[in-house]
Amino acid sequence: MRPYDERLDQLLSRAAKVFADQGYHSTTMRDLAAVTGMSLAGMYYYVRGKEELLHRIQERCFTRVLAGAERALEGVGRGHGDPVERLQAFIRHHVTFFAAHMAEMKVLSHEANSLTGERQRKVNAIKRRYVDLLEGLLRDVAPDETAVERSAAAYALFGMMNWIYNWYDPAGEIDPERLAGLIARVFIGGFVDARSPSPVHGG
Amino acid sequence: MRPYDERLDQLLSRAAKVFADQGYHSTTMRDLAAVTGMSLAGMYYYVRGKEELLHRIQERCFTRVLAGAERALEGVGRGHGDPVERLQAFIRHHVTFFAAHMAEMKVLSHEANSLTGERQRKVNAIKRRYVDLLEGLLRDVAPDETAVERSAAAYALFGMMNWIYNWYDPAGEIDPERLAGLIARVFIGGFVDARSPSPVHGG
DNA sequence: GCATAGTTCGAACGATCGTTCGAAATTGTA
DNA sequence: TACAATTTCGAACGATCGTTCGAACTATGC
Repeated sequence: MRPYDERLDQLLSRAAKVFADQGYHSTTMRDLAAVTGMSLAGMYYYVRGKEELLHRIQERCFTRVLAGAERALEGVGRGHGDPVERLQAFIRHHVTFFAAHMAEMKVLSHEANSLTGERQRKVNAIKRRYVDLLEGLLRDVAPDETAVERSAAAYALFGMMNWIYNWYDPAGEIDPERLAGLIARVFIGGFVDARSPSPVHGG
Repeated sequence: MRPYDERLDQLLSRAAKVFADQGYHSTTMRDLAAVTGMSLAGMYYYVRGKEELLHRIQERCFTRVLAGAERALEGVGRGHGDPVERLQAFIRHHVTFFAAHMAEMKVLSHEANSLTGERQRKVNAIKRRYVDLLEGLLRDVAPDETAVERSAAAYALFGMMNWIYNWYDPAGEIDPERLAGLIARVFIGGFVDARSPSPVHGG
């Protein structure tokens, strides 16, 4: 059964690339058949349909991100390391993983609402765990902040990191490590270090 | 306003709401007919087709954002005001405008690549001007930074601000002004103050 | 009344989509 | 070789999409 798994993996990877380029809804099963070299009907031997294709791409990718983040955090002390260093590790892992798997991560970010019913629910469950992971890190790093403000800050950070599929070129002038450093510096410098009590606008 | 223009405006607004909820590609002209109360064929009296509908929504919205930002910057000194204050004004305007026009701004952010050909080009031209506007502000605020790093920082900021369509509820616990303040604080504290320590502002 | 321009819509068209199905081809096993 | 399981695919189906067209309705001026 080894050639079967390889073929399925290749189908998922190439489909992810097309989904990332053209978008999920405007990609046809015929497009995927052309890219994979299979026939239109042949793909249905590996996958129940188009939506399961998207689901398996997202679930596979999201599981890897989550596992990778947890592994990256273990490297800087499970629960007793320096909170700021752990947050840094989380950011660096997310950004470098994103840069290394642009297609899948774009599909994960941009097609977050293209699944329906149970499939949508399953992916959202992983997302919940991932968001909780970051919010836990923010609790350790800014314990005096309100939970609401920490949650907003978490999404602001995710915004910086996930938005890169709209502009970033991993082969361009900025290598992934440097981008991760920039985002980490901005967020940590702005949310953690700069505990300036003065509000932004007069109030 | 003539009844024709009112009807067209209503069509664009309601279509924007449906595009924001369901996505552009999975919205059918029949969906829009149901929401606007018009017949399927009736909409083609106001618009050449589905893509022109998206184009007019995006162009109308983007033009307003750009004009609003320029107006907001005039309020804090055209080219001789405090650079940090002008950046703050830009951020606050973008975020509060986003919160006040969630549907249109989500369509602008999420369907940025759903247009084709000349229409795509036209919207991108406005986007270019808008991005240039922010990069100019960053030049005034961090003149020692490299252009590449400033550009990346600009997109990081846009990421924080545009991502809010994925999570933010303007009627929730965080009002738009507070969200704008949080994002401005994070970005300015992390990108500006962290590398060029200056006296406290805003107090 | 008539004529004109502006506005609406039912009905249908052609195209394209995701999916199915039975058969053909291939591989594995004895 | 023969036979079964696995894998592939041509061809077509039904559904749904964006769009079109000509007729019908409305409002206004004469």
